[in-house]
Amino acid sequence: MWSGDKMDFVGSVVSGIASLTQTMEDGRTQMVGLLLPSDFVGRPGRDGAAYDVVATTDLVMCCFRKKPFEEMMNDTPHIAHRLLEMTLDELDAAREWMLVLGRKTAREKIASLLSILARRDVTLNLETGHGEVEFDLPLTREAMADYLGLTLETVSRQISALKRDQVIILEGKRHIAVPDMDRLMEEAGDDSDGGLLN
Amino acid sequence: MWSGDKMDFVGSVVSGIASLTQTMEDGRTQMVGLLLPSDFVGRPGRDGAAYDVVATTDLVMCCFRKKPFEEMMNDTPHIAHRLLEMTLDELDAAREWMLVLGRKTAREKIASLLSILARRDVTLNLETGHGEVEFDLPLTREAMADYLGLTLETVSRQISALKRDQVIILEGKRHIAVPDMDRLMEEAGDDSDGGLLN
DNA sequence: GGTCAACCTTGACCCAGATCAAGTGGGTAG
DNA sequence: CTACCCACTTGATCTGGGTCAAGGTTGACC
Repeated sequence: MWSGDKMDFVGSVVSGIASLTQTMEDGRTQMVGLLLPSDFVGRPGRDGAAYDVVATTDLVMCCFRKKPFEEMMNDTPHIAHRLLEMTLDELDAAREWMLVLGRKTAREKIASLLSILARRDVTLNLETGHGEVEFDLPLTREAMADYLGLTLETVSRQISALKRDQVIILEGKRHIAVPDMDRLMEEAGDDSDGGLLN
Repeated sequence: MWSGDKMDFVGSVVSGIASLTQTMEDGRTQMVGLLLPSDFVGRPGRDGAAYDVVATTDLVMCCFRKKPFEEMMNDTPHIAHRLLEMTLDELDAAREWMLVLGRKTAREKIASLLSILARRDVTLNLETGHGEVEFDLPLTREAMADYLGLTLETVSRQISALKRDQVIILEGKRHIAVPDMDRLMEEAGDDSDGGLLN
């Protein structure tokens, strides 16, 4: 779905991953959101998509026509409240990402992205012990570059470097094992606890 | 107000400008939001501030204790609805800024910031004609650098360059006149219309 | 099996912006 | 009037990541 397309539904991701992307006239693109399962798509009270939305894996979504959804939202304050919560969470995520884009080095950017993906998969996937996690990358090198504000070459080089330094272990090009999550978080330059308030 | 401080009120800016900033342990900082008059501060259902909040000019805010505000929000769906609107707008702004941070050059970043400030002041301030606007910078070079993910030296150099190229006219260090808004928008690399959907 | 197209890696080189270092101007405290 | 400070400018140099270019892998299709 392309920015500007009219979109007469809203929905939420059931499974798979999609990306929200902005593009400049000259072709430079920046991913502005990663849609993971449970994330909401579309804005009540707007006719068109504001961003390009692209599925990066097979994707299942649960959609509602916009009209009835808006009526439902007016009737049941609980829905509106929940939607506000989710929007505030997305805003926090966007702001965290602004720090990544504005101030982190290429290596830290990669580590930050891997942390996010790893933390997400800890809850859903194979956790193999104390600090160890493994998962499959749902993104191509190019998609990662778009998310991180880098080129795909730099992404490739930094992943190779993290592998060389034993921060991650690659099996094939897409499967990643993290022997020590604390180490990865450190490389990401994050406050070690990652503690969100509330 | 510092990130992590407990904050038992919410509020909105009446006049003046404040900034939301994130800081890494090693001191790198990134501004993640600019609070202009009418913007909302604080998150219902969170105890502490998630970011550093700093007034960059004299500032007047209109504040509410959090408890009564949350009750009011539950009672009057209109408030919740309005808050959702504002949060979605902030999310859009944050995402627009992600494109600026991730993909624009230093010159484009400066032009983007000036566009935002100029557009804001067109409505509130001295408009002098068709495409001409002037206003005072409410930010130091350092604050601009924090917003744009640059150093203050680069900000200074690019402002000098825009002045040399007649895109802007400086009077003193803080007062800026834009003879041709379209030209500025072009320098910012924005789609010429700047057209938001909806 | 061979071919083709994605996707990824690696190397060599370059440049925008960071870093380090003076220096300027204007406001204010003494 | 002088001294000092703060915000800013400008120059010289360095470097992380971009750019350009050449392979390598894998899988699908013929």
